[in-house]
Amino acid sequence: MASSKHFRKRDAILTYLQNTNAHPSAEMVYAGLKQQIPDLSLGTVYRNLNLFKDQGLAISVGTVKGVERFDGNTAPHVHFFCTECGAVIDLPQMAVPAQLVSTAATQIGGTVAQCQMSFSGFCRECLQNQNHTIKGESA
Amino acid sequence: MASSKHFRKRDAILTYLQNTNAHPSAEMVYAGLKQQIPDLSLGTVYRNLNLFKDQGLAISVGTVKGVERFDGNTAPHVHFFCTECGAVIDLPQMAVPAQLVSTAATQIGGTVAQCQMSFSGFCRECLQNQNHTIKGESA
DNA sequence: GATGTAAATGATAATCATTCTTATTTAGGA
DNA sequence: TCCTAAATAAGAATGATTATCATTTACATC
Repeated sequence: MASSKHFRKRDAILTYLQNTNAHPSAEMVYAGLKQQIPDLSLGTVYRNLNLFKDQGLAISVGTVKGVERFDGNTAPHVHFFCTECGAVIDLPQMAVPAQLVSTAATQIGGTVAQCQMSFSGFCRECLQNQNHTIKGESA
Repeated sequence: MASSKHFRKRDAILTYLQNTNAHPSAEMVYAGLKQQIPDLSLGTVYRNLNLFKDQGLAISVGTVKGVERFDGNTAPHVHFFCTECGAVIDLPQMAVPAQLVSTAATQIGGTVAQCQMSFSGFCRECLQNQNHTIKGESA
């Protein structure tokens, strides 16, 4: 029974990150795993998320309201940030124009390791909620 | 002599932000103005930078090593982040394809207020320093 | 010029995300 | 069983940012 992974929390964190599309923060990962791993420590989540970043198993998609958000999908793709609710949503079908990368490297005179493109605004849900609020208030 | 702006630190902060291309943090703005305004308070810098963001007079270009960086140039343009020294550099001649914005809005089903594109890697200076270090160490 | 008022500011405390420290636990081998 | 190195928990420490509050300033009105 006691196979070699019964205690490994690192694996659980990586698996969680790879099976969500929420682009979670450290706190969100911690909250999501706390039920099945009651003795999980928040420090362990931070430590391992940074480890995954260093190893190339995860990326940071930036900070939302001062909190860093992570992504287990390391393939280049575009994100949408909702400025209202803080959601981070994938735009998987949208490609970054490849030609721009070489242009950037030329302009900088250095090396370009990564290109990030993102959009921000109101997600569909927040847009609807906003409209409802306005209608309700004007009545 | 005592014209109406002798005391206005807000204006000084905005002017400083608009006349630098360093994409400074609050601390950097504070340090840069401290000489000519000795009684400037760091809290005032934070407060006014956030005010400028709300008013659309400035934008945040993201965080570098956990510190938020600001830009007084609100026109859409692309940034390069040096992962080595933390520099943020404009790529002014590079435009974001406008068509991508509408595509994003369609996919999200919400509204897109902003598009941000950025590159990261080694800037020219850090690339040179790295090469020098490697040569020196191998000697 | 004196006074009232609202905005702006300085100083500092409080907050919050993140990192660090240290003792403990675990895995796996000798 | 004993040993060692990696992983972890718990909590302290750090550092950026925000909130608080008393003071100062700008400006209108008297």
